[in-house]
Amino acid sequence: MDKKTKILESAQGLMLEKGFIASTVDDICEKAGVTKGSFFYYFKDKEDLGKNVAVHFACCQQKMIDENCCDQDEPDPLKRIYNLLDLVFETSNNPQNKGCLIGIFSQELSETHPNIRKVCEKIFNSFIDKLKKDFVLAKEKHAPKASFKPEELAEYFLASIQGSLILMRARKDPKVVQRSVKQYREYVEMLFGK
Amino acid sequence: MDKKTKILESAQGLMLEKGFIASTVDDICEKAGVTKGSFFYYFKDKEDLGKNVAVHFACCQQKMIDENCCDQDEPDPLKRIYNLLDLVFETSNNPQNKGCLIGIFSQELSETHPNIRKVCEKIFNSFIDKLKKDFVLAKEKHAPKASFKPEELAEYFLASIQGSLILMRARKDPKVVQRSVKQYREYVEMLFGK
DNA sequence: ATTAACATACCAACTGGTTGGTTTTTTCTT
DNA sequence: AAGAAAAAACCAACCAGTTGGTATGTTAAT
Repeated sequence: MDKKTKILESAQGLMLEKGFIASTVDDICEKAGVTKGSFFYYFKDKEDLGKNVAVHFACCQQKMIDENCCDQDEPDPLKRIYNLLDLVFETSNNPQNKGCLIGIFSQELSETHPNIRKVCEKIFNSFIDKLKKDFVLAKEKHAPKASFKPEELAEYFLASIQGSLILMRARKDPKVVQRSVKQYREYVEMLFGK
Repeated sequence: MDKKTKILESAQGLMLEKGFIASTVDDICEKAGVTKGSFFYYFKDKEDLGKNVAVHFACCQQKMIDENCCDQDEPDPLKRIYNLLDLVFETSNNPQNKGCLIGIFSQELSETHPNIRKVCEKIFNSFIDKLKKDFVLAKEKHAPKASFKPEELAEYFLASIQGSLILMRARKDPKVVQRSVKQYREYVEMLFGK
């Protein structure tokens, strides 16, 4: 792995634990086995790193989603959605899972680092948009007469997850995420006529 | 207002915007019209302030809930719950509303300030517990045969709100909260047989 | 020889926190 | 009621450590 990626990975790990501000450049460099000179060779400043880490994290997540479920094989959009719920349900159990960096950044930096906020906004929007498209298809196929709005349902999923991650952190209990996913799924199943 | 409360209020305002770490003691003192000497007369250290601000915020919120809806008059537990949803729906529109300090602290400090984390956990738990009690009563009264668990439903409400607040920050759009509340309400209404 | 990729050593600004003192209020004594 | 004593409330100036960031190299490959 090249040094730039090493820095990104180290920053991601630290920031998932302690947030953006509390993760110092020195710590990141030490964890990455790199000196500060190298750090500022690759990144203009800490904010620049922040934007790149956010994108890096989002790409990794999207990759995992594309690989472990959804997209390719499954032709039924509703099943693709359920597959996504299952994936979130399962990965939340994994101790490797430390939450969502985009949520952490949004919460911490929305007022102090407007540029990072914009990156987070785009990432969130593109996630919601992807999910929305499946909800649109699923509605056409399984519940054309239902009154729910696909976009709001997609947005609500993201909100449910992000919120449960906060509760998880407060309680040090990853099961919260599973319970929230379960509730959300119950809701969707009812909307689609269980 | 005495100086200690002034410090608490100033800290609350700043931290709702920029989080705990980015809100410096100096800034808090300046906003409160107090010197650093006074600050450390009232609070052992910044963490001590953090714990107190969290409790202060939680009390204010609970007071608002008790005043503006719920508890006293309304005998129907389900209606009390809907009143709470309405309150959250309405206050989220208010530009004065800057989000939830407990969620912000949980996200930012769960790994670095375990004592503050514990305070947040307690506050969350007591909120969930209050709501749960109404859900238990509501279930007995309106849907005794339903299979949902009151505690999980209460927990899921908190998660929905916290998550929507994150999205609100990322997008600078308070309407997200209203949409999430609407979705949650839809879910609850279905569970109780709309 | 030039350039990309790193490292060393350093700094100015800021951070939370302390010190030693002053003012204001309360309490106690007469 | 008066005044002394003590405690609470408050402040200006300072400090040591840390922070992001820079200036000046060195190395290795093209």
